[in-house]
Amino acid sequence: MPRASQVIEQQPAAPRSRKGAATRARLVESAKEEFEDTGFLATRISDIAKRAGMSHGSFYHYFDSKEQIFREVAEVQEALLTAPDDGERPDTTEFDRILRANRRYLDRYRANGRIMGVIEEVSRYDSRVNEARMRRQKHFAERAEASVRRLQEMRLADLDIDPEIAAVALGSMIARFAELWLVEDWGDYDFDHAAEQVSRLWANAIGLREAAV
Amino acid sequence: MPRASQVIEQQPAAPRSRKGAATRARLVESAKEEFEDTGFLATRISDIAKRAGMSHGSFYHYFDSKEQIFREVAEVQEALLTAPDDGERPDTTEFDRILRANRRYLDRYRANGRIMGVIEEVSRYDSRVNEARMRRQKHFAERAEASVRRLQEMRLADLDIDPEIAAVALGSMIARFAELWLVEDWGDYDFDHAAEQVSRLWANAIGLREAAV
Amino acid sequence: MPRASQVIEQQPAAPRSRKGAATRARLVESAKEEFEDTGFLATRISDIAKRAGMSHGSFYHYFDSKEQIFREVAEVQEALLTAPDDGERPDTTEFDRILRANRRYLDRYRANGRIMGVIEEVSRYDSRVNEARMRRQKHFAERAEASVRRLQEMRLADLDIDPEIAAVALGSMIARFAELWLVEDWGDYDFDHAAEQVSRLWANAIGLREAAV
Amino acid sequence: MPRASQVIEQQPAAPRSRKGAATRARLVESAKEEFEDTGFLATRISDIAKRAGMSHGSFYHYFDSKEQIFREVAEVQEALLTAPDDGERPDTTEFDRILRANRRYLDRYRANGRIMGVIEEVSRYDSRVNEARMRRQKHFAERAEASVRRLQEMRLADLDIDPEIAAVALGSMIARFAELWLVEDWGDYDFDHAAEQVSRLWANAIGLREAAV
DNA sequence: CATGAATGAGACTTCATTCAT
DNA sequence: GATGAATGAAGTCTCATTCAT
Repeated sequence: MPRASQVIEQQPAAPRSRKGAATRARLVESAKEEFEDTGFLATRISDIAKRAGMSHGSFYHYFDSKEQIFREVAEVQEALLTAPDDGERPDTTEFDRILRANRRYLDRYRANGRIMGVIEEVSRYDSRVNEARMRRQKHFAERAEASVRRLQEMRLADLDIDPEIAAVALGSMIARFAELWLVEDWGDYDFDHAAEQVSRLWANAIGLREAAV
Repeated sequence: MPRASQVIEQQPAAPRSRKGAATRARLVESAKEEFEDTGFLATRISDIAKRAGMSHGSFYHYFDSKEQIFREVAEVQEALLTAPDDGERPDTTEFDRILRANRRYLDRYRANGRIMGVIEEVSRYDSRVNEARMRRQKHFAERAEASVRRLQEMRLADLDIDPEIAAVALGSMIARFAELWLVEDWGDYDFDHAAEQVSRLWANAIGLREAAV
Repeated sequence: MPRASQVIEQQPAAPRSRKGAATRARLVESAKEEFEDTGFLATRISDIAKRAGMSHGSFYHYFDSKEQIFREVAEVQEALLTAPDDGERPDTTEFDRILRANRRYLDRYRANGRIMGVIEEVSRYDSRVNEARMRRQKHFAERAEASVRRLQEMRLADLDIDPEIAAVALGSMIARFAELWLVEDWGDYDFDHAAEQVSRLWANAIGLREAAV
Repeated sequence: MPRASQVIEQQPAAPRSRKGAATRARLVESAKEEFEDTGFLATRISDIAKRAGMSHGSFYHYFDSKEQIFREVAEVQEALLTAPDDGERPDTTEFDRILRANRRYLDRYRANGRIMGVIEEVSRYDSRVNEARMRRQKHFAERAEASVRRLQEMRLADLDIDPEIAAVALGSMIARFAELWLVEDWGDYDFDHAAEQVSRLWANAIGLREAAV
């Protein structure tokens, strides 16, 4: 996770003792909870420190500002979301591949829905957080674009589709749908059904013609 | 637009003189510009007043707070975005209908990209603004859902598609794509091409089979 | 006094009403007293405001910082010290001229001894205040140098004296003597006697040979 | 130097081991450098400790505060400045005596210009440091006063001169001239020339009539 | 002796909001 | 209506100092 180290370089100092490392971790954990409960703006440094059971002065041993600790929280979340699948069961069909990727995204988003909502919020006024969010988007867009091109080459997808735009638009569809559904409580859909439906939309959209894998 | 009147009712007082009404309008205009330039959080009441050429004390004759004036700015934008099409040329095909709706949305979004970005920002921490945004989303989702159902009944769209989820997901696709493209400067696409592509994705997604209208 | 206007330009804003101007003047006055009583470092913004009978928030309508208001206080003092003599009685001798200048300096220094001490203090860590102090020094040094050169040309002063160094050194003598005597309470000298003595030292130092003026 | 021992008595503890003494010396050295680079106020305890290669906690084994370690640095400087001349070559003339004393002062001041500037700064708000500075001044004033009296008795100096005031004023002249020249970078004078000139001013000021020694 | 984690007093600063004129 | 002076709550941040390990 190279980004995290970038961030850490700008921080006051890496903790030098085991106790310090534990305290720092405690702060990150408390910050995440506090942000989830209160939102970014309403959270005060002293709230984070208090939740971690220490004085607000101690906060400044480990972080320079609320923005900085938030970036670290956000980096972790973004990394979680884009982490590769571990259990590599072979996909039987192309549709399965799409479905599995979407289920994974939605599942991970659901597990961290509240903090994801706050990341959306903060990314609007913290360019660093926005960059991390854009990297996530880019990550998925690149994979989707490659996938579309591959299918087009195999004549399993419409050649009329612009892979670049399709990748952005469909990635947007999943990302925003996840946000509306899991953060904004838009509707109360069954997980399996919703995942199947958005995957079906995706597959249809690119004109997927199935073939055995 | 019943909500706008709700908001206005809570304001200090409707301006009674012609001059007062002009001053009020000047404030709204200045607020929009200031929000576009500086973002919501960084904008101060006195910035808005100064841009409108008056003292910040005067601001309070017309509005109670920054949130309130922003809501008014946002309401106008939301109304613009969901306003009905005026020139009602008949669509020749179902795809045309989809394309025309998407073009209209993207075109209007593009014309107000900067303030739309700020609305996204504020909707994260002002529930009233978020409600307005959700109403917009709802507006489009309902129309889309009705459209899908109609096409399904006419056997021009896949019956496997869940109209409700499709409407949310495809609405999300357009909304987020617009934001990425026109606010976040994601890519430099040709307008006609982009509109055509997302419309094609949409049509494909619901399995549109064309038939003469 | 061109410097004062320079300083004012960087301040929040010139007061726009008569009342505001009065308040601002009150702040400057209170600041001077507070600095005299407490020294620069120990003085808090809120002390100044409280002494002026207002809340500390009001301070920030007129000044950005403690440094800034101090600079204004200091500018006034420096200007007082270097202001030209008004009552222009003709000097009867060259020694009289020297004596009168030194008396004037010491007299003015004495009248503002406490704040002069604080200016000395602050000039050590505020370059702007130091510049003002150096301008004062320069002012006197230039006049002294011109005076020495004139006397040398008239053969009323030693030609071996380097006018530039003499000017700095003798100016330093008066400035530091004033500080030790009137701020540091070094000794309890009679004013007339002390002024006469340092003037005699000055005259001797440059080898003044008297001639009727 | 009895005062230094006074100071030392108040410190946490005299180091008991050789290593401790070395560490302590390292702190004093680092403190001096840090003060020279950053000034007194801007220097933090942790800066000094870091420069000395230790944790800031360790600082408190040796000193109670920043003021205290500064006093020790200052004491050393003051002692250096007032230390007696070692090589005692006999002066051939009275002027030589004055010149030699002034050269010695200026030379020593020049060698430690930066820390001397900081001492001037701190003496404005630390009475103990100011006392040490005043002791220096006193030291030179007493010697100068004795010298003037001796010369007056020998009829080699003007009897009209008040030895006490002359001593303070001329000592001030040298001290301030040194500061302006060597700390404030007032002018770029040749050392020999400057020393000769201020000595000439001094000698003239007291009306020195030369006589072989 | 040495470390560095933890504390908290203490000041600064911003700006929305009120209100007398 | 308009002005801008005045207020003060609220939060930020620093860093000297203590102390358990």
